[in-house]
Amino acid sequence: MHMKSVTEPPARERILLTAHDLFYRDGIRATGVDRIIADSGVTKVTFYRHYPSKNDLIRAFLEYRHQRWLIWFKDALERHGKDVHALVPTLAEWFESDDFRGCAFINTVGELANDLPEVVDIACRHKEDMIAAISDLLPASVGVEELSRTLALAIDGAIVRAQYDSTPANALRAVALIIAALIP
Amino acid sequence: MHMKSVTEPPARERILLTAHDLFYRDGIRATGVDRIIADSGVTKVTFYRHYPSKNDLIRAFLEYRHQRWLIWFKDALERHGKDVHALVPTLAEWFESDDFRGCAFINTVGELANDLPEVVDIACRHKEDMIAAISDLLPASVGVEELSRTLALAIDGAIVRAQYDSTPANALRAVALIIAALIP
DNA sequence: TAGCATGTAGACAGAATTGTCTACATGGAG
DNA sequence: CTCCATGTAGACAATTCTGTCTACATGCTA
Repeated sequence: MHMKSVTEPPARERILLTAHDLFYRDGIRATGVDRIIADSGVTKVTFYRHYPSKNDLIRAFLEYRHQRWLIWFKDALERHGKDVHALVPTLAEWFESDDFRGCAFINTVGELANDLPEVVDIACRHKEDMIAAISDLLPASVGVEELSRTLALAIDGAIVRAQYDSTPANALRAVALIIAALIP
Repeated sequence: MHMKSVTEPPARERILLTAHDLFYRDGIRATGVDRIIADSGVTKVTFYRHYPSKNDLIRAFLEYRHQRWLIWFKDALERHGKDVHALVPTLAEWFESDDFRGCAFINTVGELANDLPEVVDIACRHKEDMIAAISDLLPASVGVEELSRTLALAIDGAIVRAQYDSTPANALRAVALIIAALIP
């Protein structure tokens, strides 16, 4: 048959993108590999050749999510002026998007930390890179490290708040208040 | 046989306590009812007579967790002086406990929100009561509502941070900084 | 005393889980 | 030309999951 069009991404990538959407939207344990296989339109053999176990796919998902999210985050911060006041509109953009479902790393740690401890390390690296991106918004000075860690913590709080509030308004206002209070 | 000692709690309560520990520690989807049945030492018929479906047990777990956590939280705040400076030592007490696994409501929303939307409502009610407990630490004035919401958001951030850091030090320092910056 | 809630023991059903297996096709690289 | 990575189709195995079923025991209360 070989009906593979030129625009169609190869199987490995289709699996990863499908897994990303399902894992992020429905959770990891709630998503069976059969579903990923069906939705990505590959066969079981193809799937297991690329990802010998579901855990391998989970790791690949987190790695991919990390890169994708960070690229978006840095780009949004630049678009909004690349200083500390870019944070709130950047978060607003994310929280208001239709497929917003919180932070994939916070969710995954909550779901799998006991079973697959390495997700904690992956989440830590993710947050470190997020903190570094926040640092880049601040003028270099003593205390910038601690300040960006504190801002990142407030942002994590805003992410989970936006996840169970019906609108992101409260989350955004709170994080704006914290930023205003912390920045002299 | 009927070897029921007077101190042994009735089956319904044993099931709930066992479910609480397993759900909170390992996650909800990771915990099968068979495991809860075995650990609580009841039979399947007894289990399903009290909780006709796993979802019923999940609801009961969240309800119980809410009450238990809030009682502890208010008590700890009183023990630490019942003003805004009681927050950090109260959180320290929690974060340093051996079985700390983050906020059961944040974790459950991340895991189940798509499948069981009512957990979002339960989590919102929980957070509202948490916010009310924080309000009680502050002198009544205009803006106390918004201030406690903001503090609660910072606390949520600290909870998830403490969940993937190996020590709660960074989480506690950040929340202390935010409190200091917000309180005049 | 009769009814009822609560309890026990464990087999069973039906679906979903992850993962393996055989058998075959195709296209590019050495 | 031959090897090999990549792909297809779908049966199969082994386990785990939630939930149901029969049959029986006990203790409280109307």
